[in-house]
Amino acid sequence: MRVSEIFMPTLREVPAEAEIASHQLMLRAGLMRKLASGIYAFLPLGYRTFRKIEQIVREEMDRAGALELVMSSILPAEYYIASGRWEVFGPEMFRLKDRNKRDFCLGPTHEEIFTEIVKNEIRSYRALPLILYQIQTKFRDEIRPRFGVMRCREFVMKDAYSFDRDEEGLDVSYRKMHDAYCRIFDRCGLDYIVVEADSGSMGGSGSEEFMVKSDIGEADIAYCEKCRYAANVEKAECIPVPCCMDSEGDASAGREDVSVERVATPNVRTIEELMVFFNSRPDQFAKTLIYRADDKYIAAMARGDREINETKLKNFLGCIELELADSEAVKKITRAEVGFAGPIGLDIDIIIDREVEMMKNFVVGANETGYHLINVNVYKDFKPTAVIDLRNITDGDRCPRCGASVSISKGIEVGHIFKLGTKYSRALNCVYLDENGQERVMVMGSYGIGIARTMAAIIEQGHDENGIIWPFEVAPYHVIIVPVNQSNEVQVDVAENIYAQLMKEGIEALIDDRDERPGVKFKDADLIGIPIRINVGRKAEEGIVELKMRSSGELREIKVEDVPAEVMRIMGECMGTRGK
RNA sequence: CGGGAUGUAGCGCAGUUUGGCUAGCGCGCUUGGUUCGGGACCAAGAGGUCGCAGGUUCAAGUCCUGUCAUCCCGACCA
Repeated sequence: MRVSEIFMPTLREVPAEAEIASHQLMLRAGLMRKLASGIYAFLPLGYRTFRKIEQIVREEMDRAGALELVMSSILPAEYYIASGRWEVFGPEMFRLKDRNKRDFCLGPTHEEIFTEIVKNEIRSYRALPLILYQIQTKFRDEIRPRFGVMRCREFVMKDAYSFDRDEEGLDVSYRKMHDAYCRIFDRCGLDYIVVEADSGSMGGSGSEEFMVKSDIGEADIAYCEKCRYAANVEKAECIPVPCCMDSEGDASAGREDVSVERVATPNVRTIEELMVFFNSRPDQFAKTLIYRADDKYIAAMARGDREINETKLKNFLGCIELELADSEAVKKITRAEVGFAGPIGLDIDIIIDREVEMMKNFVVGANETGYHLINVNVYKDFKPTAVIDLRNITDGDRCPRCGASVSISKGIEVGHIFKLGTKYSRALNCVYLDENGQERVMVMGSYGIGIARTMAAIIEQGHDENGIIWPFEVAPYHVIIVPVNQSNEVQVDVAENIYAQLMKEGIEALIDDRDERPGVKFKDADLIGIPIRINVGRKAEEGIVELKMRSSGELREIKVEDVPAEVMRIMGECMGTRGK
């Protein structure tokens, strides 16, 4: 392709709306343009890479025995009503009506539809297992679209669904998808880790996320260097750390015979303020948060320096919606201003973290504005409804597997695999007859990859101050030929010649035949991240050109006639090791 | 949805505090010329309902009210 003829609107300056590298570069390199918040159009260069990622996904899914099909993106409401998700999705679902006022939505995910198709067409155990997938546009009216293509309202996802006779079958399908995902992200050149994820209220029996390590990631990952345990912070189990037992400076610590005292603490609401007021550590306080769980209110307690893990709380309660109660509700329940809630005297359920159970003589709110209680002890002074692991794991916590210290890092979730079990097959009555003529519910799994998000993740991990550094597998073109001086006939001839040779060999090549200054061409070539650049300059007359690698910056002179062979050698080297 | 910010030419911005006559600058774009190894130079151009709607005023990009959009920070997910 000739750069003079391609639609490649590169930008010299960074659009103000873009904050992170991948977003900025996707706009600057002319890969895409925004149409509305969270809605993007892909331009030719971007779409080439997009399709290459799709193709990698397709090849690996096919290799794993999954079958591609495509559902519609506009879907009738009835299936979602049947599964209960017409309600669950809430305002996140794009809804519309047809001329007869029938309800439809733009598909946010397709579990119901796949289940429905399989249910109607498959009756026998002989037809199982079955893995179906599609690469299709999804619609979610996200509360907050973010970071360009990282979190969109319209996005393309590869979603696969497995149907098995039983749990053992599901395990096999799940493993196949897991392995396929590893191959996909390997081929994309990503540095990723697979982490245990929350399977949540979905009632699934297992779930893992494929995370690309990146500071701009929205997910927190707990990782153990020693045993390689990795989990989403939402999921990671916490080992309780005893406290309040040792502190030399605190006379009351460890003693059971002290009794609760009410202390005036005017305007002391936060843990920070309490620390100042009592001149002590945050782990000598227990915080009490009031939550609204669907229709009821509950109290949740954790040590002062801990964070409540709402996923764990939600799973324990089995509720659909969970949010911090508003201040009105808090006032009503605690009979105090926000900031003075405590467990004693509350007549709602109190769920406490395991660490709170181990605390001695600690400080809580008094449920009275301007007062706290000291020397409080669990069981002696109040009775919790339940004691569970309720907090977020943090840096330095002990690994739940091996006891070593875990560290927390950020990740971009590019893929998620999920053992669904029978949640949807049961709701939609997706059953088959086994070899004994017994009707049984199919056991399902679902498996997603965000295509554009993967693309953005590749850029996050592969860029420098000059632009994108594409791995060969997903580069829009493999080679760009740059005649340094477009008015030098020899250079132009040599460049055109090389271009023709590469095209003949089937190599995806660009030739920058624009009448631009060399600096402009070099900058654009770097910006759009083409892996190999061939500079045709001064020595063209001697039959010598330069070959420059985008990734390493390595620059060397080679003979014109060696270019095709050399390019193919490098490509073979760079792509040959992938996909295993 | 809560908190913060911003809307002026394709992109990046100034001008708004203290209202004033034809709304500026850089990049990009067009034409001609000179250039040609890391975003050239000279000359001449094109391009703007100042987000939108009301209002105040002799006069509004500037003040007031409303509204919309976009971005950032928090609860959801590929």
